[in-house]
Amino acid sequence: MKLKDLAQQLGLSPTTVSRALNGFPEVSESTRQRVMAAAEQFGYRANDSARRLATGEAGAIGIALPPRQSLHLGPHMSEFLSGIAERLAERGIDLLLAPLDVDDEISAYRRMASSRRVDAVILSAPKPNDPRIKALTDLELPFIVHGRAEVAIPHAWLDIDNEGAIRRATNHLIDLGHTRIAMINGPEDQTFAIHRDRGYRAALRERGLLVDPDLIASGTFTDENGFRFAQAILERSPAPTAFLAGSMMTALGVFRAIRSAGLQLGREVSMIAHDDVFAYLNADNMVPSMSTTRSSMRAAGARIAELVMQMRAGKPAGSINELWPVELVLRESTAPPPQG
Amino acid sequence: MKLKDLAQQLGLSPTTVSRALNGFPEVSESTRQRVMAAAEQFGYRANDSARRLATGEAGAIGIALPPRQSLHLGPHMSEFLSGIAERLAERGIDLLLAPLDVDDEISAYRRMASSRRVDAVILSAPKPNDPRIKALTDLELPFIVHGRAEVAIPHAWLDIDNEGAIRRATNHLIDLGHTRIAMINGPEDQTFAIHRDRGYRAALRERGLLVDPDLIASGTFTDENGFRFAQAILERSPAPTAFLAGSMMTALGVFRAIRSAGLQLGREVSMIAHDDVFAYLNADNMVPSMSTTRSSMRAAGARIAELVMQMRAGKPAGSINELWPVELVLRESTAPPPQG
DNA sequence: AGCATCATTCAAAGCGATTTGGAAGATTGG
DNA sequence: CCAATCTTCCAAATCGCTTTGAATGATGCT
Repeated sequence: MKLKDLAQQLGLSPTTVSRALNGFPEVSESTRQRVMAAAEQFGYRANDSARRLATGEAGAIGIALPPRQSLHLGPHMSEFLSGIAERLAERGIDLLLAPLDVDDEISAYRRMASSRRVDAVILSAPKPNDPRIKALTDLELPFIVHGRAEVAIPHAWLDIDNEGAIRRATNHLIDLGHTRIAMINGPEDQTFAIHRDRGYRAALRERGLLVDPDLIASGTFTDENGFRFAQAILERSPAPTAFLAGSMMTALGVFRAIRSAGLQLGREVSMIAHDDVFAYLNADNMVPSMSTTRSSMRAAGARIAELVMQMRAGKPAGSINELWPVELVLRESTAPPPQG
Repeated sequence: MKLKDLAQQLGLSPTTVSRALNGFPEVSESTRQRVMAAAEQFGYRANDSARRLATGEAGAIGIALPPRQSLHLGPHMSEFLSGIAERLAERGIDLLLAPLDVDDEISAYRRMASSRRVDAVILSAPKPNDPRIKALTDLELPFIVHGRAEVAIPHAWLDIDNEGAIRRATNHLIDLGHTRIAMINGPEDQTFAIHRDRGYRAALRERGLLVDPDLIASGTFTDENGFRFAQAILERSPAPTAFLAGSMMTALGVFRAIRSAGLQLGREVSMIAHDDVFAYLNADNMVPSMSTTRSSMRAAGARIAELVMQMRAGKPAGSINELWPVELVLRESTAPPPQG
C-alpha cells in the first residue's frame, strides 16, 4: 500500500494525505481524522527511502567505531551506545553502526557523508590532534565528539572532567596519608588518558610529592592489564599503598592481584576506580565496596543524542560544549595506609 | 555532485554512468575506466536513499533489541552486536539498532517492514513460544533467530547447544564427586535458560541424584544476582559444594560470595561458568582460573551476519539451522569436594 | 451584492538514482 | 556491398514521497 493507493481509497490527492499524516496545518481536522483512520486500517506507512529522498534527510545518525576498537566494542562503548539508542529511539531516529575500515578511516566518513546515509555522526575516543575533526568539518557532515580533542576548529563536544576527577581522587588518597600511589591509565594517545595523567601529576605536585614513572601504566581497560601491572608493581619495594584504576575492568584485575599478593583491599592497600556505571558490575556490591570516581557513560550517550538533535535543528556546533563534573564516591576500598 | 552532473561532465548519459559504476557488461571497458576515474576525481558517491528507492533494497539489516534489554544492552548483546557489525561491514551493509517500544513490539517490526528500512532483522533472546516469529513471518520480513524458539513455523536460526553444555558440565561435577550442585540460570522464560535447566536436570537424573529446587535460581546475568543467590545458599546446611554460573558476570558475584563466606574456590567449592568470551574478562586470567563452558558470542554474531547475507541471496530460511557445540574447558575452579 | 480573505484541496514538479526499450554505429558473413 | 548481428550508448519511465504554486469554495467586511 503506497501513498497514492491510500489517496485513491479516500478520494483525496496524495498531497492532502501526505499533509494530513505529517501534521501540516492546512488540512481540516475532519479529513485528517479520516486519513489517519484509513492509514491505520490499511496499515499504511511511508516508505522511508522515498521520504528521505524527498526531504533530503537521512533519519539516522552514525557512530563511527574507532578503528582499534571496531572489532572490540567493549563494555564502555556499549553502555554509551545504549544511552544514545535509547534517546534516539524516542525521536524515531536510527543509529547506524559503522565499523570503519582500518586502512581508510577518513574515506569511510566521506562515504557516509556523500551517500547521505546519516545526518550526523558521533566521534568517540578522540586524540588531542585528531585528524577526523578537520576531515568531518571539511565534509560539512555535522558531528559531535564524545571526549575532547585539542584542535582549533570549533566543534561540538561533550566530555567529563577527567583531569579534575583524578586530581580529586589523588588528593583524597594523599589526605589519607598515601604517598606511593600507582596509576593505571588508558591508552596513552587518547585525550582522556592524557587528562587523567595531568590530574594525577597535578595533585602530586601540589602536595610536594614526586612522580615515579614506574608507578604509572597505561593500556586498554581489561582485567588482565590491571592484574598484570598490579602484580608486577606490588613486588617492588617499597610497594605502592594505593591504586587509581582507570575502569572497573582494570579494578577487577588489580583487586585479584592484591588478593593474590596476600593483601587486603581497604586495609593494606587502597583503591579508587573510575566507574562508568555498568548495570552488571556494581561498585557498591563489591566486597569491599569500591570507592570510585563516577560518571555514567549511558547518561553521556543519552545527552549526546539530545545534542545531536539540537544540531539538526540548527544550533551551531561551536556553541555545544559540555564538561561534566565527576562524582567522587568514597566506600570501603579506601583507608589510611598501614602505619610504618 | 549527483549522477547527472557527473554524466554531463563526461558527456555521457546518466544511464551509462550508472551502468559503468555498477559493473554492468554493456559498457565498453574504456568508458568504464573513464567514468571510474571521473567519479574518483569528483568524489562522487551515489545517494543511498535514491538508490534504495530505485532498487527497493534497504541495504541494512535491523536488530531488534528485546524490550527488557533495550535499555540495557549488556555485555552479551554488545559482543554479539560487534560480531555482526564486523561481518556486515565487510559487505558494506549497515546495522540498524532498533530499540523497540516496550508497549508495542510487534508494531515496531511492522514499522520496519513497511517503511522498508531494513532488508532483514535479527531476533535475539527468543522465548519458546515467541509471538515475534509468527508476526515476522506474516510480515514477510526475512529474519533469523539467535537462539531457539519452539514454534512450528520453519525459520532460520542459530543457537548453541545449551542443554548439552550444561549437561556435560553437570556430569563432570558429579564425576568429581559433587552431589549438591547449585545452578544459577538466566531469566526463566527464555529458551536458552529452559534448555540449560533441562541439561542440568537430565544429568542429575541420569546419575540418580535428586533435583533440589532450592539450589536453582534464575535472573539476569549480573554479578549482583550471582552474589546474592550464592551468599544466601551458602548459608544453608548442607551447603552446595559446586556452582554452575550462567555467565561470567554472575560468576564474579558467586566468586565474591564464596570468598566472603571464608571459602576457597577450587578447594572447598567448585564452579563452572558459562563463558561468552569477553575480551575484557578472561577466564584464564582469574585466580583461580575458571572452568567454563565456552562459546563465543562474537563468533555467533559474525556467523549470523553471514547467514543473513545468504538469505538475502535467496537461500530459504527453513534450511538455515545451525546448532553449535559448546566446549567444556577445565581449569582450576573445579576440584573434588572436600572429604566428609 | 461585491470584493478581499481564508481555509482546503489538488496537479505537477521535483528528489537522485535504476532500468526498460530502443537507436546508432561497428563488425561480421555471404 | 548489403543484410544481419553485436556493441555501446541513450531517452524516458519509474521508485514513493514531499512540496510549490494555484485553484476552488466558503467566509467576512463594507
